[in-house]
Amino acid sequence: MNASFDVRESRDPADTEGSRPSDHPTQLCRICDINRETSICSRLPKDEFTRVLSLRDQFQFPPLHTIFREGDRAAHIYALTSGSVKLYKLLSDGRRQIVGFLFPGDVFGLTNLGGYPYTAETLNQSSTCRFPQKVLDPTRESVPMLERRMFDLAVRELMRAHEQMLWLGRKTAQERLASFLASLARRATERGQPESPVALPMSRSDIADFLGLTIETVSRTFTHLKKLGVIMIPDNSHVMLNNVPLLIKLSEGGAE
Amino acid sequence: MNASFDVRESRDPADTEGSRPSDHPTQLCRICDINRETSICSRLPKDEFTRVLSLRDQFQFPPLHTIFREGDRAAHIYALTSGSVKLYKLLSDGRRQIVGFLFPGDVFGLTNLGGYPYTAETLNQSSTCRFPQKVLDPTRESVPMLERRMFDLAVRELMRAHEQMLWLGRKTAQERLASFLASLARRATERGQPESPVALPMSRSDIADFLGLTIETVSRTFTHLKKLGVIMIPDNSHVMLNNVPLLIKLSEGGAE
DNA sequence: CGGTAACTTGACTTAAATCAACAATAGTGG
DNA sequence: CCACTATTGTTGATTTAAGTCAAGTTACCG
Repeated sequence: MNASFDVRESRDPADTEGSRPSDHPTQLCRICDINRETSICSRLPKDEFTRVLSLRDQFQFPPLHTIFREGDRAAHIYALTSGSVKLYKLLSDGRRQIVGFLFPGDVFGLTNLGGYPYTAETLNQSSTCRFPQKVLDPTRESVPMLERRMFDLAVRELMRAHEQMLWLGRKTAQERLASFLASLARRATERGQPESPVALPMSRSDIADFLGLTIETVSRTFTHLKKLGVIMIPDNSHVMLNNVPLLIKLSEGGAE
Repeated sequence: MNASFDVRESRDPADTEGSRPSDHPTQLCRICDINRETSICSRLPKDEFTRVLSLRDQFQFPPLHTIFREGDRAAHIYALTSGSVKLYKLLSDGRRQIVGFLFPGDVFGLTNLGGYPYTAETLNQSSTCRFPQKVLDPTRESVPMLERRMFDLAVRELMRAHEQMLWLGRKTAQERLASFLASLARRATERGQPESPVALPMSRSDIADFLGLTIETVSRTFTHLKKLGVIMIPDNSHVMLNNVPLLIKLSEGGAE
């Protein structure tokens, strides 16, 4: 169950991580020019900015591609520039917890230890900027703003993780799904996208493993929210929000 | 339910946070000399170290004291030097999720936003070093190692949060409690304390709100682990680990 | 088209929650 | 030091939200 299709057709023998060089060499690393408030390179002075840019590798991945696995040696920090990615941890018997969905501007692969603490897998065609730890490390020391940026990104993820702990530990299925949809909508607006037709690039199984539920419960809960008139589902990867205030109220347990 | 006793007898009118100046002015901020691998001041060169030290305030708090509340303006970063602290988030109807228990050497109050994302409350008599954001911020920029230290601490917390998300989303009550005990034991050894009589400075209700369970389930699960012979409970705030390998196996779902 | 995978819906089960005593522990003041 | 009380923790009986098992539908893709 929850098989991850290992698409590795373009493994670069010189590199330990299956991936393929971007075929848009002229495309700017979007993390550096869009949404400057939430990405690695935002707020850097121009010369330092260029210096950091020179360190990056650009990679593109097909859908359902495993970028790295939990435990792999953590040689790079990644910034997602297009597409979407899921991060998950596994138990030995196959139970899975998705600890985050990522969208353009998000960063992943942060760790202190030698190995990545989760597996990273694309949901759809995605591009990343990749910064080698070995090269980024000394740069961070000499570019205080970069170091601060890394800190801010880590803290932002930490706060998101705390929020999700509240969902998982204390919210009902309906509250979790409502929280999830509201969160996706908010993040979309932060990226300058419209709030309402929320894109769901992940499967029901992914949503279940993110919210600590089963696919059946996720499906039933979608149906229930639909019956309440809060959402409409034109197709399985899009949700229209008819009543965001009510959705938020439902996400906090208001209106039983 | 879960009332927090507001012990505010020594509120300093010049300060927005109820607390009282340490009555051990000569005591070193322990975060700076013990367990240098995991605390703010570790690995700093001597002169920079002194400079950072000069910024700190020392505070001592009685048991069950609220250090700050979720949403309070985040004016300080705290380092716990003795005692223990819980961090929690509340839903409007009183449901509570404890997002972390802290021990000497741990840091809390990290945030990007204006307000703290959780409430911090002592479990027992505790001391902290407190660094004002306003003063720490410029220092961080000029002391790269401090900035890096902050980053490392944030990432460490993030990885711990991800681990707990796996517990909350995908583990059974027994697996969660076993994971919890194993984690407390590991952290005790990291602070140079013995592994086995694990101290539980928190109530059953706190454990329940940390693991996303009820007090009844926590109690039953303790009893069950006791019957399995994995633990002994000399008193309600101590647990003897008789068989750590088995405990770890149980925490991962091995041996149903 | 035809077939597989993804999703939905229904019937039934179960792990944990809730409700309800009861026991142990820790304070408090006489 | 010992009742007396309040608080905290344990155990048992019952309920329930979500899980499991089992068909169906729908959508996707060669």
